[in-house]
Amino acid sequence: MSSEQVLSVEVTENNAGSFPIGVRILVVESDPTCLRIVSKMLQAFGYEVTTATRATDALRILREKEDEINLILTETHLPDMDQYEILETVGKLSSLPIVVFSADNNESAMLGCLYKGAALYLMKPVIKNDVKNLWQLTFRTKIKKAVSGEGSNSFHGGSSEENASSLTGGNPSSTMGMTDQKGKRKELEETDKDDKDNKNLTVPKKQKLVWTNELHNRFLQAIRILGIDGAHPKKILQHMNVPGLKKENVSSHLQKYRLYLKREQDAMQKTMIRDCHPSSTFNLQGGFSQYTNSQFFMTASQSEYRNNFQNNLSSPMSAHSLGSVHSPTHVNSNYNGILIPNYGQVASQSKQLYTSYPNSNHTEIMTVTDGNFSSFGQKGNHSVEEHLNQGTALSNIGTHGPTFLGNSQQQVQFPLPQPQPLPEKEDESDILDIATVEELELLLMEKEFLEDPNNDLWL
DNA sequence: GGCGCAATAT
DNA sequence: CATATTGCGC
Repeated sequence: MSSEQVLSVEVTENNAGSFPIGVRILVVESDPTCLRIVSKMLQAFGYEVTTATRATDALRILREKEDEINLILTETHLPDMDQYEILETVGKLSSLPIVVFSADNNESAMLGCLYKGAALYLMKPVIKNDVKNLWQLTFRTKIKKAVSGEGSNSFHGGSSEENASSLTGGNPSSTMGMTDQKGKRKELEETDKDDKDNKNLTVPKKQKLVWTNELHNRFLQAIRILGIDGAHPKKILQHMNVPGLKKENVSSHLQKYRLYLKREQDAMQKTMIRDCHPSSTFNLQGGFSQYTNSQFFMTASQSEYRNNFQNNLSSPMSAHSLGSVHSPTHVNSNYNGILIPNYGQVASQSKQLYTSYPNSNHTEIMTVTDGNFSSFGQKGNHSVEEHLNQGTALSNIGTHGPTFLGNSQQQVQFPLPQPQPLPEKEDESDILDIATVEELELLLMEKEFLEDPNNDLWL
């Protein structure tokens, strides 16, 4: 492939310009000191942190607001739950990716956690790169390894090109290279086959692409990286790297996206313009990320969804049938979904969100209602199921990467390869440009950890 | 030819 | 309703 430096985007921007800011992480750690340190570290990278010192607290938080969390980072030695229990319990409750960080550096602990569903096992001390790359996991679900037995179901399965389960794998920095990018076959077979009991499945007409969370995420990610200014269909498409996705699809979506932005924007100006100092000091990422709950979800029978979800929980396989999961009523909030710029999120308590784009100082503000956007789409109940729903939709797709084209009836799925490698300049030293004392402190600590192998503070 | 946009079709 | 397609001006 053309080595073309595709996307010549400056990723170093500021602080955390190279990855989504505002990914929300729930940190579960019993040791307060450790918890604090980790939190700081995460925050320094732009993550938004929620903490819990006990497993029960973590579970409560998840139950109450899973949709406000993108990823769970947990210790395994918790006072109120033993080693794998948290993984199992959380696994049943949520489909969010779980990252374990532990001082146990023995293989069994590690494999045990992975087997129980952890998306990643980090060894303490946790270092910068580990933390820095965590956000990537929000693009895929943890792999639901039968939590109760019979594991090795589908390790590198057959010939499928899918796989690529090597996100930050053991060594974050190096594994980033995404894998190949297989041929992009359209795979639209299966259709003509007389699908016996299948209600309808008319011939491959024009499939309608369904913008799933995953797709939309990539879309947004691309925009973020390209900058709102350089976000044109072609580039976006390129960056999304989704086989089968056509420029027209992107164009269409982009058009709608712009409309949405615009609408939000001036709906904004009207509503409030008072004392919001557009202190562009914050260089937040392109506003939106996770498209976790939004109008883009179409309607579908709840039941269908539920079934899928259920299945998913029990078998990794069923994840395939999931991509099309249309979140039913789905919770309020809108396009913006989960990943809201870090600081913005913080500010959201006061009903305002500041967002801006990477390549511009443009900063805009959005109103929020209860931490969720409301302007869009229908309101909904906050039932756990719905939250789960969101999570499921988001993650499952991420796992196997199936993306769906087609209507609820005729759809085609195909695995999603990794998005175009981020133009990330591998570690060009540290993106971190410490600004506050706290961050400085953090760095120092980190340094100590790195230099002192006997540092047990993390335990 | 690509892009954005609006109208129109599905 | 969400997405696709088309046509037009840039």
